[in-house]
Amino acid sequence: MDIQNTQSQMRKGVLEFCILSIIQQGEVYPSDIVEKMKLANLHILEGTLYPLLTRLKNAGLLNYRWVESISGPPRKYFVMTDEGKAAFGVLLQTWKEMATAVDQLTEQKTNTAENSNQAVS
Amino acid sequence: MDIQNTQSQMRKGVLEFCILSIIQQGEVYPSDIVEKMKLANLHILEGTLYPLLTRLKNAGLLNYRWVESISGPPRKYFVMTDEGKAAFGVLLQTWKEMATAVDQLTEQKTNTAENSNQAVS
DNA sequence: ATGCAATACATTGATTTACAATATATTATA
DNA sequence: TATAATATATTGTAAATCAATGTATTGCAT
Repeated sequence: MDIQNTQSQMRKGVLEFCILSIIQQGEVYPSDIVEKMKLANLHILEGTLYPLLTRLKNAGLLNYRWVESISGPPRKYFVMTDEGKAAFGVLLQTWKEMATAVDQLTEQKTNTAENSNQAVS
Repeated sequence: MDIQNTQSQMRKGVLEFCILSIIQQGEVYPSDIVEKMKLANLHILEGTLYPLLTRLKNAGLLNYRWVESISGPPRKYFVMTDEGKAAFGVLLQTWKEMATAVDQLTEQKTNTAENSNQAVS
């Protein structure tokens, strides 16, 4: 239990949401996603990403099509389904609400007698 | 794999951070934390909270003291250690950076030829 | 006194999931 | 034909939340 663990927990929580967001903005294949996440300082490994994309595909939120590459094996390009777009809308709302709640919860308040929860011992 | 799972993942990610924040704002015992988290729409169960508090205590971020209750068994009131305060500062910074990154990542952009990553098939 | 309800701390077993390491396959090039 | 680069995919491990219980203390009604 160290602080880096807590930090990575925070990042984990938004992984799926961010990946859906990336795919919603345009057709991408896994390496595109890894790169875009890295730019946002939200690193994800391939061993995490592939099962996650498979889960999202099986859940009906994503589809893919094979695309030939000029320099290597063919790639799976992922796109959102209508169901995926709807789900993303819900998650966007959830994110906004949660971010607001966390910001409020972490607001630094002066610890006066009125708002403190000091125990009476 | 459904959308509620992804939503709860998002909430899980900030659990420890929020709990540290609550304790930093004043001495509390576990039921206070459950209540405050519920108000923020970030529900946590006792079976999750007790081990989590023990982890944070063993990591040196928290301390507690026993306080007699007027209506029931004694309570463990938790307070931050200096180390805990420092860790919270780091996590607050991490949260702010991550929230900014996620907001940027989920910004709705017009999908023009310039910023799209459309595959050439 | 005794039993019961409420409150509070705590543990156990199951499930999920991210990660590290590795495996499999394809393409281009030396 | 061997090697490097690229790409998809799986396996085993570890960590953490949750639901369900367990244990203990206090106050109150009978």
